[in-house]
Amino acid sequence: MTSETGQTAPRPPDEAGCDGENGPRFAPITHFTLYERVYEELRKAIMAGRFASGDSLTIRGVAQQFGTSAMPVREALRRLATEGAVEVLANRTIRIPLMTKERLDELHTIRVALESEAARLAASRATEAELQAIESLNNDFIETSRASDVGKTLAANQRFHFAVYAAARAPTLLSLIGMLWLQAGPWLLQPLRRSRRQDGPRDYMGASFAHHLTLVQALRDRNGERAAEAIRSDIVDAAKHFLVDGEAPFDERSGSAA
Amino acid sequence: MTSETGQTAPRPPDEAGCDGENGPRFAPITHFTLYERVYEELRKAIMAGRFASGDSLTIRGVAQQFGTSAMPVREALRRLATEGAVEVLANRTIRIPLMTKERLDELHTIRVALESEAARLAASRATEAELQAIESLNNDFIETSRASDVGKTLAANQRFHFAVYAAARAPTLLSLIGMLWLQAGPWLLQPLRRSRRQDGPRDYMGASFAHHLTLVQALRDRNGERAAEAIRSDIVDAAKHFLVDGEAPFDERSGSAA
DNA sequence: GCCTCCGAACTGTGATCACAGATACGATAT
DNA sequence: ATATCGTATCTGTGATCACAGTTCGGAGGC
Repeated sequence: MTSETGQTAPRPPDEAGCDGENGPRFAPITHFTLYERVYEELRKAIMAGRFASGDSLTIRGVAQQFGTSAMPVREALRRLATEGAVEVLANRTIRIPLMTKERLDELHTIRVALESEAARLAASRATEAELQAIESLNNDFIETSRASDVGKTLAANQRFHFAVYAAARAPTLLSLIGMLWLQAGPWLLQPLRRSRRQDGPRDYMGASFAHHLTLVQALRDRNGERAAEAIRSDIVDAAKHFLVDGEAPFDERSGSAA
Repeated sequence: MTSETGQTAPRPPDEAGCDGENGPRFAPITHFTLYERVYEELRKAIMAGRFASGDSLTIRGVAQQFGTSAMPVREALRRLATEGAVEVLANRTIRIPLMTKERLDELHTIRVALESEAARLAASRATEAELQAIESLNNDFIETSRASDVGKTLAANQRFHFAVYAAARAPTLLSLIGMLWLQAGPWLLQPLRRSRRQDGPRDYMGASFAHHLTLVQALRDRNGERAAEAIRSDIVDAAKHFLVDGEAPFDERSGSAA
Protein backbone atom coordinates (compact mmCIF):
# COMPACT_ATOMS: atom_id res chain seq x y z
CA MET A 1 0.00 0.00 0.00
CA THR A 2 2.98 2.17 -0.30
CA SER A 3 3.49 4.10 -3.46
CA GLU A 4 4.45 2.05 -6.44
CA THR A 5 6.85 4.28 -8.24
CA GLY A 6 9.18 1.39 -8.84
CA GLN A 7 12.78 0.78 -8.08
CA THR A 8 15.28 2.98 -9.84
CA ALA A 9 18.95 2.35 -10.35
CA PRO A 10 21.43 4.86 -9.01
CA ARG A 11 22.17 7.55 -11.54
CA PRO A 12 25.64 7.81 -13.02
CA PRO A 13 28.03 10.07 -11.15
CA ASP A 14 27.96 13.70 -12.12
CA GLU A 15 30.70 15.00 -14.28
CA ALA A 16 32.11 16.73 -11.25
CA GLY A 17 32.75 13.28 -9.83
CA CYS A 18 32.97 12.43 -6.15
CA ASP A 19 34.22 15.69 -4.77
CA GLY A 20 33.69 16.80 -1.24
CA GLU A 21 30.12 17.48 -0.23
CA ASN A 22 28.90 16.94 -3.79
CA GLY A 23 29.36 13.22 -3.61
CA PRO A 24 27.73 10.62 -5.80
CA ARG A 25 23.98 11.01 -6.05
CA PHE A 26 21.63 8.11 -5.39
CA ALA A 27 17.98 7.87 -6.22
CA PRO A 28 15.52 6.87 -3.52
CA ILE A 29 14.99 3.13 -3.25
CA THR A 30 11.39 2.06 -3.05
CA HIS A 31 11.01 -1.13 -1.09
CA PHE A 32 8.14 -3.51 -1.51
CA THR A 33 7.16 -5.96 1.16
CA LEU A 34 6.79 -9.59 0.26
CA TYR A 35 3.06 -9.32 0.77
CA GLU A 36 2.90 -6.56 -1.83
CA ARG A 37 4.95 -8.51 -4.31
CA VAL A 38 2.88 -11.64 -3.90
CA TYR A 39 -0.31 -9.60 -4.25
CA GLU A 40 0.92 -8.00 -7.44
CA GLU A 41 1.87 -11.35 -9.00
CA LEU A 42 -1.52 -12.84 -8.16
CA ARG A 43 -3.34 -9.75 -9.38
CA LYS A 44 -1.50 -9.85 -12.69
CA ALA A 45 -2.20 -13.55 -13.13
CA ILE A 46 -5.91 -12.98 -12.49
CA MET A 47 -6.07 -10.03 -14.86
CA ALA A 48 -4.31 -12.02 -17.57
CA GLY A 49 -6.97 -14.68 -17.35
CA ARG A 50 -4.63 -17.38 -16.09
CA PHE A 51 -7.24 -18.58 -13.60
CA ALA A 52 -10.60 -20.04 -14.47
CA SER A 53 -13.80 -19.59 -12.52
CA GLY A 54 -13.84 -22.11 -9.72
CA ASP A 55 -10.07 -22.64 -9.64
CA SER A 56 -8.95 -23.16 -6.09
CA LEU A 57 -5.77 -21.98 -4.45
CA THR A 58 -4.15 -22.98 -1.20
CA ILE A 59 -1.99 -20.74 0.88
CA ARG A 60 0.72 -23.32 1.25
CA GLY A 61 0.64 -24.18 -2.44
CA VAL A 62 1.04 -20.58 -3.56
CA ALA A 63 3.68 -19.96 -0.90
CA GLN A 64 5.66 -22.93 -2.17
CA GLN A 65 5.52 -21.65 -5.74
CA PHE A 66 6.71 -18.22 -4.69
CA GLY A 67 9.29 -19.57 -2.28
CA THR A 68 7.92 -17.59 0.66
CA SER A 69 6.31 -18.51 3.92
CA ALA A 70 2.55 -18.57 4.24
CA MET A 71 2.25 -15.14 5.81
CA PRO A 72 2.64 -12.82 2.82
CA VAL A 73 0.42 -15.13 0.79
CA ARG A 74 -2.25 -15.00 3.46
CA GLU A 75 -2.23 -11.25 3.50
CA ALA A 76 -2.30 -11.01 -0.28
CA LEU A 77 -5.20 -13.42 -0.48
CA ARG A 78 -7.04 -11.55 2.26
CA ARG A 79 -6.76 -8.41 0.18
CA LEU A 80 -7.88 -10.20 -2.97
CA ALA A 81 -10.80 -11.66 -1.06
CA THR A 82 -11.82 -8.19 0.09
CA GLU A 83 -11.66 -7.09 -3.53
CA GLY A 84 -13.90 -9.92 -4.63
CA ALA A 85 -11.23 -11.51 -6.79
CA VAL A 86 -11.15 -14.67 -4.68
CA GLU A 87 -13.68 -16.05 -2.23
CA VAL A 88 -13.35 -18.06 0.95
CA LEU A 89 -16.06 -20.72 1.23
CA ALA A 90 -17.63 -22.09 4.40
CA ASN A 91 -15.49 -25.21 4.05
CA ARG A 92 -12.49 -22.87 3.94
CA THR A 93 -11.66 -23.48 0.31
CA ILE A 94 -10.16 -20.42 -1.36
CA ARG A 95 -11.21 -20.15 -4.99
CA ILE A 96 -11.82 -17.86 -7.90
CA PRO A 97 -15.54 -17.07 -7.67
CA LEU A 98 -17.90 -18.80 -10.01
CA MET A 99 -19.57 -16.49 -12.45
CA THR A 100 -23.30 -16.17 -13.04
CA LYS A 101 -25.21 -14.07 -15.49
CA GLU A 102 -26.69 -12.07 -12.63
CA ARG A 103 -23.27 -11.30 -11.19
CA LEU A 104 -21.82 -10.33 -14.54
CA ASP A 105 -24.78 -8.06 -15.19
CA GLU A 106 -24.30 -6.47 -11.81
CA LEU A 107 -20.60 -5.94 -12.45
CA HIS A 108 -21.35 -4.28 -15.76
CA THR A 109 -23.97 -2.03 -14.21
CA ILE A 110 -21.50 -0.88 -11.59
CA ARG A 111 -18.76 -0.50 -14.16
CA VAL A 112 -20.95 1.73 -16.30
CA ALA A 113 -21.71 3.90 -13.28
CA LEU A 114 -18.10 4.26 -12.13
CA GLU A 115 -16.11 4.15 -15.34
CA SER A 116 -18.29 6.66 -17.12
CA GLU A 117 -17.77 8.97 -14.17
CA ALA A 118 -14.02 8.43 -14.38
CA ALA A 119 -14.06 9.20 -18.10
CA ARG A 120 -16.04 12.37 -17.46
CA LEU A 121 -13.47 13.51 -14.91
CA ALA A 122 -10.59 12.53 -17.17
CA ALA A 123 -11.99 14.72 -19.94
CA SER A 124 -11.45 17.78 -17.78
CA ARG A 125 -8.36 16.71 -15.87
CA ALA A 126 -6.08 14.83 -18.26
CA THR A 127 -2.81 16.54 -19.10
CA GLU A 128 -1.43 16.79 -22.63
CA ALA A 129 1.15 14.12 -21.80
CA GLU A 130 -1.58 11.84 -20.51
CA LEU A 131 -3.67 12.35 -23.64
CA GLN A 132 -0.70 11.42 -25.79
CA ALA A 133 -0.05 8.32 -23.72
CA ILE A 134 -3.71 7.32 -24.01
CA GLU A 135 -3.60 7.72 -27.78
CA SER A 136 -0.42 5.71 -27.97
CA LEU A 137 -1.91 2.96 -25.86
CA ASN A 138 -4.96 2.85 -28.09
CA ASN A 139 -2.67 2.42 -31.10
CA ASP A 140 -1.00 -0.44 -29.25
CA PHE A 141 -4.41 -1.98 -28.67
CA ILE A 142 -5.26 -1.80 -32.35
CA GLU A 143 -1.87 -3.21 -33.33
CA THR A 144 -2.14 -6.15 -30.97
CA SER A 145 -5.58 -6.93 -32.35
CA ARG A 146 -3.96 -7.77 -35.66
CA ALA A 147 -1.71 -10.43 -34.15
CA SER A 148 -2.77 -13.80 -32.87
CA ASP A 149 -1.98 -13.40 -29.17
CA VAL A 150 -5.27 -12.55 -27.46
CA GLY A 151 -3.47 -12.21 -24.14
CA LYS A 152 -1.59 -9.23 -25.52
CA THR A 153 -4.80 -7.67 -26.78
CA LEU A 154 -6.36 -8.14 -23.36
CA ALA A 155 -3.40 -6.49 -21.66
CA ALA A 156 -3.32 -3.61 -24.15
CA ASN A 157 -7.03 -2.96 -23.62
CA GLN A 158 -6.49 -2.92 -19.87
CA ARG A 159 -3.59 -0.52 -20.14
CA PHE A 160 -5.62 1.82 -22.33
CA HIS A 161 -8.61 1.87 -20.02
CA PHE A 162 -6.60 2.38 -16.88
CA ALA A 163 -4.61 5.21 -18.41
CA VAL A 164 -7.91 6.97 -19.01
CA TYR A 165 -9.18 6.34 -15.49
CA ALA A 166 -5.88 7.33 -13.89
CA ALA A 167 -6.13 10.66 -15.67
CA ALA A 168 -9.33 11.32 -13.71
CA ARG A 169 -7.11 11.84 -10.66
CA ALA A 170 -9.67 10.27 -8.39
CA PRO A 171 -7.76 7.69 -6.34
CA THR A 172 -10.71 6.08 -4.59
CA LEU A 173 -12.60 5.77 -7.85
CA LEU A 174 -9.55 4.20 -9.52
CA SER A 175 -9.22 1.71 -6.68
CA LEU A 176 -12.86 0.65 -6.93
CA ILE A 177 -12.60 0.29 -10.71
CA GLY A 178 -9.53 -1.88 -10.20
CA MET A 179 -11.58 -4.17 -7.99
CA LEU A 180 -14.27 -4.46 -10.62
CA TRP A 181 -11.76 -5.33 -13.28
CA LEU A 182 -10.25 -8.01 -11.07
CA GLN A 183 -13.68 -9.65 -11.13
CA ALA A 184 -14.87 -8.92 -14.64
CA GLY A 185 -11.73 -8.07 -16.60
CA PRO A 186 -10.52 -11.60 -17.31
CA TRP A 187 -13.85 -12.34 -18.94
CA LEU A 188 -12.89 -10.15 -21.87
CA LEU A 189 -10.69 -13.03 -22.94
CA GLN A 190 -13.70 -15.06 -23.94
CA PRO A 191 -15.16 -12.87 -26.69
CA LEU A 192 -11.61 -11.97 -27.74
CA ARG A 193 -10.86 -15.61 -28.41
CA ARG A 194 -14.11 -16.18 -30.18
CA SER A 195 -13.57 -13.12 -32.35
CA ARG A 196 -10.43 -14.82 -33.63
CA ARG A 197 -12.40 -17.83 -34.80
CA GLN A 198 -14.52 -18.17 -37.89
CA ASP A 199 -17.71 -18.60 -35.92
CA GLY A 200 -17.00 -15.71 -33.59
CA PRO A 201 -18.73 -12.34 -33.53
CA ARG A 202 -17.63 -10.31 -36.52
CA ASP A 203 -18.41 -6.86 -35.22
CA TYR A 204 -16.77 -7.29 -31.83
CA MET A 205 -13.40 -5.65 -32.45
CA GLY A 206 -14.82 -3.06 -34.80
CA ALA A 207 -17.25 -1.82 -32.16
CA SER A 208 -14.49 -1.67 -29.59
CA PHE A 209 -12.24 0.33 -31.92
CA ALA A 210 -15.03 2.79 -32.62
CA HIS A 211 -15.82 3.37 -28.95
CA HIS A 212 -12.16 3.85 -28.11
CA LEU A 213 -11.73 6.40 -30.91
CA THR A 214 -14.83 8.26 -29.80
CA LEU A 215 -13.49 8.26 -26.26
CA VAL A 216 -10.09 9.56 -27.30
CA GLN A 217 -11.64 12.32 -29.37
CA ALA A 218 -13.99 13.27 -26.54
CA LEU A 219 -11.06 13.52 -24.15
CA ARG A 220 -9.24 15.68 -26.69
CA ASP A 221 -12.31 17.92 -26.95
CA ARG A 222 -12.65 18.03 -23.14
CA ASN A 223 -16.19 16.75 -23.65
CA GLY A 224 -16.99 14.80 -20.49
CA GLU A 225 -20.47 13.78 -21.51
CA ARG A 226 -19.31 12.24 -24.77
CA ALA A 227 -16.41 10.52 -23.04
CA ALA A 228 -18.79 9.01 -20.51
CA GLU A 229 -21.10 7.84 -23.26
CA ALA A 230 -18.24 6.22 -25.18
CA ILE A 231 -17.23 4.21 -22.12
CA ARG A 232 -20.83 3.25 -21.45
CA SER A 233 -21.24 1.99 -25.00
CA ASP A 234 -17.93 0.14 -24.89
CA ILE A 235 -18.96 -1.73 -21.75
CA VAL A 236 -22.53 -2.43 -22.86
CA ASP A 237 -21.52 -3.66 -26.31
CA ALA A 238 -18.79 -5.89 -24.95
CA ALA A 239 -21.18 -7.36 -22.38
CA LYS A 240 -23.43 -8.62 -25.15
CA HIS A 241 -20.74 -11.07 -26.18
CA PHE A 242 -20.28 -12.83 -22.87
CA LEU A 243 -21.56 -16.38 -22.56
CA VAL A 244 -22.05 -17.63 -19.05
CA ASP A 245 -24.45 -20.55 -19.33
CA GLY A 246 -22.16 -23.31 -18.29
CA GLU A 247 -19.47 -22.20 -20.67
CA ALA A 248 -16.17 -21.58 -19.00
CA PRO A 249 -14.69 -18.15 -19.68
CA PHE A 250 -11.42 -19.67 -20.82
CA ASP A 251 -11.05 -22.32 -23.48
CA GLU A 252 -8.16 -24.03 -21.78
CA ARG A 253 -8.17 -24.75 -18.05
CA SER A 254 -5.33 -23.22 -16.11
CA GLY A 255 -5.69 -25.76 -13.35
CA SER A 256 -5.47 -25.13 -9.64
CA ALA A 257 -2.59 -23.15 -8.26
CA ALA A 258 -1.76 -25.81 -5.71
CA MET B 1 -16.46 -13.86 4.88
CA THR B 2 -18.90 -16.52 5.71
CA SER B 3 -22.53 -15.69 5.85
CA GLU B 4 -23.60 -13.60 8.79
CA THR B 5 -26.96 -15.03 9.63
CA GLY B 6 -26.12 -14.99 13.29
CA GLN B 7 -26.15 -17.63 15.89
CA THR B 8 -29.53 -19.03 16.80
CA ALA B 9 -30.47 -20.92 19.92
CA PRO B 10 -31.80 -24.43 19.60
CA ARG B 11 -35.55 -24.51 19.15
CA PRO B 12 -37.68 -25.97 21.90
CA PRO B 13 -38.43 -29.65 21.54
CA ASP B 14 -41.44 -30.53 19.44
CA GLU B 15 -44.55 -31.56 21.21
CA ALA B 16 -43.84 -35.10 20.11
CA GLY B 17 -40.75 -34.97 22.33
CA CYS B 18 -37.56 -36.97 21.81
CA ASP B 19 -38.96 -40.08 20.15
CA GLY B 20 -37.01 -42.38 17.88
CA GLU B 21 -35.77 -40.88 14.67
CA ASN B 22 -37.62 -37.63 15.32
CA GLY B 23 -35.23 -36.54 18.00
CA PRO B 24 -34.69 -33.02 19.25
CA ARG B 25 -34.11 -30.50 16.52
CA PHE B 26 -31.14 -28.16 16.55
CA ALA B 27 -30.60 -25.09 14.45
CA PRO B 28 -27.37 -24.74 12.52
CA ILE B 29 -24.58 -23.04 14.45
CA THR B 30 -22.81 -20.30 12.56
CA HIS B 31 -19.22 -19.94 13.62
CA PHE B 32 -17.20 -16.79 13.19
CA THR B 33 -13.44 -16.77 13.11
CA LEU B 34 -11.57 -14.44 15.42
CA TYR B 35 -10.51 -12.40 12.41
CA GLU B 36 -14.12 -11.85 11.45
CA ARG B 37 -15.09 -10.83 14.95
CA VAL B 38 -12.20 -8.40 15.28
CA TYR B 39 -13.05 -6.93 11.88
CA GLU B 40 -16.67 -6.46 12.84
CA GLU B 41 -15.78 -4.71 16.10
CA LEU B 42 -13.38 -2.36 14.34
CA ARG B 43 -15.84 -1.70 11.53
CA LYS B 44 -18.56 -0.83 14.01
CA ALA B 45 -16.26 1.47 15.95
CA ILE B 46 -15.29 3.30 12.76
CA MET B 47 -18.90 3.62 11.61
CA ALA B 48 -19.93 4.96 15.01
CA GLY B 49 -17.37 7.73 14.67
CA ARG B 50 -15.26 6.54 17.58
CA PHE B 51 -12.07 7.24 15.65
CA ALA B 52 -10.90 10.62 14.45
CA SER B 53 -9.06 11.33 11.24
CA GLY B 54 -5.38 10.70 11.82
CA ASP B 55 -5.89 8.38 14.79
CA SER B 56 -3.29 5.66 14.73
CA LEU B 57 -3.67 2.03 15.72
CA THR B 58 -1.10 -0.63 16.41
CA ILE B 59 -1.63 -4.30 15.83
CA ARG B 60 -0.32 -5.22 19.26
CA GLY B 61 -2.35 -2.53 20.96
CA VAL B 62 -5.62 -3.61 19.40
CA ALA B 63 -4.78 -7.27 20.01
CA GLN B 64 -4.19 -6.53 23.68
CA GLN B 65 -7.52 -4.77 23.97
CA PHE B 66 -9.35 -7.66 22.34
CA GLY B 67 -7.35 -10.30 24.21
CA THR B 68 -6.26 -12.03 21.00
CA SER B 69 -2.96 -12.62 19.32
CA ALA B 70 -1.79 -10.29 16.60
CA MET B 71 -2.87 -12.53 13.72
CA PRO B 72 -6.62 -11.91 13.58
CA VAL B 73 -5.98 -8.20 14.12
CA ARG B 74 -3.53 -8.15 11.24
CA GLU B 75 -6.00 -9.78 8.92
CA ALA B 76 -8.83 -7.49 10.01
CA LEU B 77 -6.67 -4.43 9.49
CA ARG B 78 -5.53 -5.70 6.11
CA ARG B 79 -9.15 -5.92 5.09
CA LEU B 80 -9.93 -2.47 6.45
CA ALA B 81 -6.90 -1.09 4.62
CA THR B 82 -8.14 -2.60 1.36
CA GLU B 83 -11.48 -0.95 2.02
CA GLY B 84 -9.83 2.41 2.54
CA ALA B 85 -10.97 2.67 6.14
CA VAL B 86 -7.39 2.64 7.43
CA GLU B 87 -4.13 3.39 5.67
CA VAL B 88 -0.60 2.04 6.09
CA LEU B 89 2.00 4.78 5.73
CA ALA B 90 5.54 4.43 4.41
CA ASN B 91 6.85 4.54 7.96
CA ARG B 92 4.50 1.65 8.70
CA THR B 93 2.11 3.61 10.86
CA ILE B 94 -1.46 2.38 10.59
CA ARG B 95 -3.95 5.19 10.91
CA ILE B 96 -7.39 6.44 10.03
CA PRO B 97 -6.85 8.41 6.81
CA LEU B 98 -6.81 12.17 6.98
CA MET B 99 -9.68 13.79 5.18
CA THR B 100 -9.40 16.48 2.54
CA LYS B 101 -12.09 18.39 0.72
CA GLU B 102 -11.04 16.74 -2.55
CA ARG B 103 -11.34 13.27 -1.07
CA LEU B 104 -14.70 13.98 0.50
CA ASP B 105 -15.96 15.37 -2.79
CA GLU B 106 -14.73 12.28 -4.57
CA LEU B 107 -16.42 10.01 -2.06
CA HIS B 108 -19.69 11.84 -2.49
CA THR B 109 -19.46 11.66 -6.27
CA ILE B 110 -18.96 7.92 -6.10
CA ARG B 111 -21.69 7.53 -3.52
CA VAL B 112 -24.16 9.35 -5.73
CA ALA B 113 -23.26 7.07 -8.64
CA LEU B 114 -23.55 3.83 -6.69
CA GLU B 115 -26.24 4.53 -4.12
CA SER B 116 -28.64 6.02 -6.61
CA GLU B 117 -28.20 2.85 -8.68
CA ALA B 118 -28.90 0.74 -5.61
CA ALA B 119 -32.03 2.74 -4.86
CA ARG B 120 -33.20 2.30 -8.43
CA LEU B 121 -32.76 -1.46 -8.19
CA ALA B 122 -34.42 -1.56 -4.78
CA ALA B 123 -37.49 0.14 -6.20
CA SER B 124 -38.11 -2.85 -8.41
CA ARG B 125 -36.76 -5.63 -6.21
CA ALA B 126 -37.77 -4.86 -2.62
CA THR B 127 -40.29 -7.24 -1.08
CA GLU B 128 -43.27 -6.08 0.93
CA ALA B 129 -41.56 -7.17 4.13
CA GLU B 130 -38.48 -5.18 3.18
CA LEU B 131 -40.52 -2.09 2.43
CA GLN B 132 -42.15 -2.32 5.84
CA ALA B 133 -38.79 -2.73 7.51
CA ILE B 134 -37.47 0.30 5.64
CA GLU B 135 -40.42 2.40 6.73
CA SER B 136 -40.00 1.25 10.31
CA LEU B 137 -36.31 2.11 10.24
CA ASN B 138 -37.10 5.55 8.89
CA ASN B 139 -39.50 6.08 11.79
CA ASP B 140 -36.69 5.02 14.13
CA PHE B 141 -34.45 7.60 12.47
CA ILE B 142 -36.99 10.34 12.99
CA GLU B 143 -37.54 9.29 16.59
CA THR B 144 -33.85 9.27 17.44
CA SER B 145 -33.51 12.72 15.94
CA ARG B 146 -35.69 14.04 18.73
CA ALA B 147 -33.40 12.77 21.44
CA SER B 148 -30.00 14.11 22.38
CA ASP B 149 -27.82 11.15 21.44
CA VAL B 150 -26.40 11.90 17.99
CA GLY B 151 -24.68 8.52 17.94
CA LYS B 152 -28.08 6.87 17.89
CA THR B 153 -29.24 9.12 15.09
CA LEU B 154 -26.13 8.24 13.10
CA ALA B 155 -26.72 4.54 13.62
CA ALA B 156 -30.40 4.79 12.73
CA ASN B 157 -29.57 6.64 9.53
CA GLN B 158 -27.07 3.96 8.60
CA ARG B 159 -29.55 1.18 9.27
CA PHE B 160 -32.16 2.89 7.13
CA HIS B 161 -29.85 3.42 4.19
CA PHE B 162 -28.43 -0.07 4.24
CA ALA B 163 -31.86 -1.64 4.43
CA VAL B 164 -32.66 0.17 1.19
CA TYR B 165 -29.44 -0.89 -0.50
CA ALA B 166 -29.76 -4.48 0.68
CA ALA B 167 -33.18 -4.62 -0.95
CA ALA B 168 -31.44 -4.02 -4.29
CA ARG B 169 -30.15 -7.59 -4.08
CA ALA B 170 -26.88 -6.63 -5.69
CA PRO B 171 -24.18 -8.05 -3.43
CA THR B 172 -21.16 -6.50 -5.11
CA LEU B 173 -22.83 -3.11 -5.15
CA LEU B 174 -23.69 -3.43 -1.47
CA SER B 175 -20.11 -4.35 -0.64
CA LEU B 176 -18.72 -1.32 -2.48
CA ILE B 177 -21.23 0.98 -0.81
CA GLY B 178 -20.16 -0.45 2.54
CA MET B 179 -16.58 0.51 1.77
CA LEU B 180 -17.61 4.04 0.90
CA TRP B 181 -19.55 4.39 4.12
CA LEU B 182 -16.56 3.17 6.10
CA GLN B 183 -14.69 6.16 4.71
CA ALA B 184 -17.36 8.84 4.60
CA GLY B 185 -20.07 7.59 6.94
CA PRO B 186 -18.55 8.74 10.23
CA TRP B 187 -18.42 12.25 8.86
CA LEU B 188 -22.17 12.49 9.19
CA LEU B 189 -21.57 12.91 12.91
CA GLN B 190 -20.23 16.39 12.36
CA PRO B 191 -23.29 18.13 10.92
CA LEU B 192 -25.45 16.02 13.22
CA ARG B 193 -23.71 17.49 16.23
CA ARG B 194 -23.83 20.99 14.87
CA SER B 195 -27.51 20.67 14.10
CA ARG B 196 -28.04 20.11 17.83
CA ARG B 197 -26.41 23.42 18.69
CA GLN B 198 -27.90 26.87 18.43
CA ASP B 199 -25.46 27.97 15.74
CA GLY B 200 -25.88 24.81 13.68
CA PRO B 201 -27.67 24.44 10.35
CA ARG B 202 -31.40 24.70 10.89
CA ASP B 203 -32.55 22.95 7.77
CA TYR B 204 -30.24 19.98 8.05
CA MET B 205 -32.56 17.43 9.63
CA GLY B 206 -35.59 18.75 7.81
CA ALA B 207 -33.97 18.19 4.43
CA SER B 208 -32.91 14.69 5.44
CA PHE B 209 -36.42 13.81 6.59
CA ALA B 210 -37.88 15.06 3.33
CA HIS B 211 -35.48 13.07 1.17
CA HIS B 212 -36.07 9.91 3.18
CA LEU B 213 -39.82 10.28 2.85
CA THR B 214 -39.54 10.87 -0.88
CA LEU B 215 -37.35 7.79 -1.13
CA VAL B 216 -39.76 5.62 0.83
CA GLN B 217 -42.69 6.75 -1.26
CA ALA B 218 -40.76 6.17 -4.48
CA LEU B 219 -39.91 2.65 -3.37
CA ARG B 220 -43.59 2.08 -2.55
CA ASP B 221 -44.50 3.33 -6.02
CA ARG B 222 -41.79 1.17 -7.61
CA ASN B 223 -40.47 4.38 -9.17
CA GLY B 224 -36.72 3.76 -9.59
CA GLU B 225 -35.96 7.14 -11.10
CA ARG B 226 -37.54 9.05 -8.22
CA ALA B 227 -35.86 6.77 -5.69
CA ALA B 228 -32.48 7.43 -7.28
CA GLU B 229 -33.11 11.16 -7.28
CA ALA B 230 -34.10 11.14 -3.60
CA ILE B 231 -30.83 9.43 -2.67
CA ARG B 232 -28.86 11.78 -4.85
CA SER B 233 -30.46 14.80 -3.17
CA ASP B 234 -29.94 13.34 0.29
CA ILE B 235 -26.22 12.86 -0.33
CA VAL B 236 -25.69 16.20 -2.07
CA ASP B 237 -27.58 18.19 0.56
CA ALA B 238 -25.77 16.48 3.43
CA ALA B 239 -22.41 17.12 1.75
CA LYS B 240 -23.01 20.83 1.88
CA HIS B 241 -22.76 20.73 5.65
CA PHE B 242 -19.34 19.13 5.94
CA LEU B 243 -16.47 21.28 7.11
CA VAL B 244 -13.01 20.01 6.34
CA ASP B 245 -10.73 23.02 6.48
CA GLY B 246 -8.66 22.06 9.46
CA GLU B 247 -11.71 21.29 11.51
CA ALA B 248 -11.72 17.77 12.87
CA PRO B 249 -14.84 15.81 12.06
CA PHE B 250 -15.45 15.05 15.70
CA ASP B 251 -15.69 17.57 18.47
CA GLU B 252 -13.97 15.35 21.00
CA ARG B 253 -10.89 13.32 20.19
CA SER B 254 -11.18 9.60 20.67
CA GLY B 255 -7.46 9.20 21.05
CA SER B 256 -5.29 6.43 19.61
CA ALA B 257 -6.33 2.85 19.99
CA ALA B 258 -2.96 1.83 21.29
C1' DG C 1 21.36 26.13 23.53
C1' DC C 2 21.67 23.28 19.59
C1' DC C 3 23.13 19.33 17.18
C1' DT C 4 24.54 14.61 16.80
C1' DC C 5 24.86 10.02 18.16
C1' DC C 6 23.56 5.95 20.55
C1' DG C 7 20.70 2.75 22.83
C1' DA C 8 16.20 1.20 24.15
C1' DA C 9 11.67 0.46 22.97
C1' DC C 10 8.16 0.00 19.75
C1' DT C 11 6.23 -1.65 15.52
C1' DG C 12 5.01 -4.13 11.17
C1' DT C 13 6.57 -8.09 8.63
C1' DG C 14 7.79 -12.70 7.79
C1' DA C 15 8.70 -17.46 9.50
C1' DT C 16 7.30 -21.29 12.02
C1' DC C 17 4.45 -24.16 14.70
C1' DA C 18 0.25 -26.08 16.78
C1' DC C 19 -4.55 -26.76 16.52
C1' DA C 20 -8.97 -27.81 14.76
C1' DG C 21 -11.86 -28.67 10.96
C1' DA C 22 -12.52 -30.80 6.39
C1' DT C 23 -11.60 -34.27 3.03
C1' DA C 24 -10.18 -38.49 0.95
C1' DC C 25 -9.26 -43.17 1.11
C1' DG C 26 -9.21 -47.80 2.69
C1' DA C 27 -11.20 -51.39 5.53
C1' DT C 28 -15.15 -53.57 7.43
C1' DA C 29 -19.96 -54.71 8.08
C1' DT C 30 -24.47 -55.41 6.10
C1' DA D 1 -22.95 -53.20 -3.95
C1' DT D 2 -23.59 -49.88 -0.46
C1' DA D 3 -23.02 -47.69 3.90
C1' DT D 4 -20.24 -46.70 7.83
C1' DC D 5 -16.18 -45.98 10.39
C1' DG D 6 -11.44 -45.00 11.26
C1' DT D 7 -7.20 -43.00 9.89
C1' DA D 8 -4.12 -40.12 7.45
C1' DT D 9 -3.57 -36.00 5.13
C1' DC D 10 -4.50 -31.45 3.91
C1' DT D 11 -5.89 -26.86 4.97
C1' DG D 12 -7.03 -22.31 7.09
C1' DT D 13 -6.61 -20.11 11.50
C1' DG D 14 -4.44 -18.43 15.50
C1' DA D 15 -0.29 -18.10 18.52
C1' DT D 16 4.37 -17.11 19.06
C1' DC D 17 8.84 -15.66 17.94
C1' DA D 18 12.60 -13.35 15.44
C1' DC D 19 14.02 -9.77 12.53
C1' DA D 20 14.49 -5.32 10.62
C1' DG D 21 13.03 -0.68 10.41
C1' DT D 22 11.43 3.46 12.95
C1' DT D 23 10.95 6.49 16.74
C1' DC D 24 12.10 8.63 20.94
C1' DG D 25 14.75 10.06 24.77
C1' DG D 26 19.00 10.91 26.95
C1' DA D 27 23.91 11.85 26.94
C1' DG D 28 27.77 14.12 25.13
C1' DG D 29 30.12 17.45 22.23
C1' DC D 30 30.51 22.02 20.27
